[in-house]
Amino acid sequence: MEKSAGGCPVEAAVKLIGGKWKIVILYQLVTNGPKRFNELRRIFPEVTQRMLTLQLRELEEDGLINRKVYHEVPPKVEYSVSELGQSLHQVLLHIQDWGLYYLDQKAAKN
Amino acid sequence: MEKSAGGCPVEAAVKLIGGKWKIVILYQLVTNGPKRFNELRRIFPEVTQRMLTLQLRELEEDGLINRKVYHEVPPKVEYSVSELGQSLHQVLLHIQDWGLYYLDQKAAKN
DNA sequence: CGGTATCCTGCCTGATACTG
DNA sequence: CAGTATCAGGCAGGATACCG
Repeated sequence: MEKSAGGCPVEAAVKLIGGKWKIVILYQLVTNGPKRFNELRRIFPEVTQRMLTLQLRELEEDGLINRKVYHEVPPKVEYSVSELGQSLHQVLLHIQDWGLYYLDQKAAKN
Repeated sequence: MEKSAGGCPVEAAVKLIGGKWKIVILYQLVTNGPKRFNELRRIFPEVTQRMLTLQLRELEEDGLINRKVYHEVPPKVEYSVSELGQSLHQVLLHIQDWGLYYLDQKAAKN
């Protein structure tokens, strides 16, 4: 008998990082350090403000990133990976590696 | 200057494996070998037939899986990973590893 | 068995306006 | 600056029924 759903580690992982923009956001924060809200907006212009907010909130709720508010004027909010988010570093690098491999393969076909 | 969108390998990878059920489907095919349509349905009862079909079609279009039709009665269709899909093996294992780590961490907190 | 076809809901987008 | 609010429109995804 094989476990399929329920406690499957792969499904658990996908639940956390499977959001539409979560992987790229995490990749950005893991490799390039903490970023402010509008910095992320500039980095991902194709992500709407609403979706960026939602994805960041979900990542925060799942404990993958930290949200630090600086009570200054003008206000400043910085997003950074948590310890749990940092533990995804290798996974994210492997995804990037595979992406490179895939793009190479595709380029070689032309 | 940093590349953010466009040819980013991470975004390219997410485009291919970022579908709602693609990672778990690929994981299943990579680790447990070729599967028929209704086998996959039984393994993932929470995925609707329509979505399973759509995700399989997209995976096929992107060259990640192969679809082999046996012209028998009753009909038989077998899905298996392609060479490109097989190249995701390590990535999928890393995702699984991280899922295990995450579930452990969560369990430890209780 | 392995799918389509159809309808329907709900999320996502895009634009714009507003707030602490 | 870092959001929230709202609304129109589109498209992804769900439920059900039907088909070769």
